[in-house]
Amino acid sequence: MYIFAFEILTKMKNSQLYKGSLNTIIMKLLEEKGRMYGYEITQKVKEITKGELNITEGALYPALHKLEADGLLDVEVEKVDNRLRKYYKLTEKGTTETVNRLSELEEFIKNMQTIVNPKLSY
Amino acid sequence: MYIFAFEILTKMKNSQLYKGSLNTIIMKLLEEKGRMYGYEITQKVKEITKGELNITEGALYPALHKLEADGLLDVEVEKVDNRLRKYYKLTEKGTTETVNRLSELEEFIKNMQTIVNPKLSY
DNA sequence: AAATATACTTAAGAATTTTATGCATAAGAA
DNA sequence: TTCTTATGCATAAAATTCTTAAGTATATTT
Repeated sequence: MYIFAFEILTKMKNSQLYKGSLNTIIMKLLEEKGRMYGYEITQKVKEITKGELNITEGALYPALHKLEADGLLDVEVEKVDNRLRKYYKLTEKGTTETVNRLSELEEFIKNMQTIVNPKLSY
Repeated sequence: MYIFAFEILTKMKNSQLYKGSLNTIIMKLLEEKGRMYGYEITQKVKEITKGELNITEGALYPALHKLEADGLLDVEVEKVDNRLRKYYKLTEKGTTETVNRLSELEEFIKNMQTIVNPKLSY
């Protein structure tokens, strides 16, 4: 019984819908907070979505590495409590790109709302 | 010059964000219209999104085949104007599943709105 | 002492989408 | 009338993204 509840809480599969939005989420959070480290991002997203979206490490870390490789993020390594942290922040290029991504996101949201509720068409 | 404009209009790359939402879009449209054929779906989506989302055939047709294989869609082949059309409609199972997908979509939209605009939190 | 939380890495496989090609008929433009 | 565009579907190769899973290491809680 307890094991069952545990399964529900931990093995919760993320909705397919979030596929493709990870980079935008990361960039928006960085724009807001200035700098964040990977683990912090996973916790923040879990908090914002009330546990609905759990970014897996296997998705997050490669995404951060790619954004860095693409010149959108800079990284600063720090040791806190004897544990490593890699703080990421937007580069100038990344900040510009974030503006574009966010307007794309707003258009996307509008379009999806129209699809769900074609009568209202916000 | 004309070629350039042509490139802009046709090679418009869809936002990454739509990845993962194709099945939900298909199912919602079918719920609304009763039945539709593939090409009709691409045109309807293009219309709804004012040209912003162009579903490629390479994505659409395999998606329809998979939904059918999963028992969510039924297909009826018809010949109109000497051309083949495959009309798809939701099965009972598909209708039930659509309800779930749509509530997931609404949650997804809310979460993404919270991420874009954390102050307002609709 | 053991389990959980913090923190990052990376590889294998699955799933989805893009890109490209192919076939065929109808309608419109040159 | 011939060429292009539109209609209509199919599928394979490659790219992309994500899940799953395993590994390393320290700190904190039970």
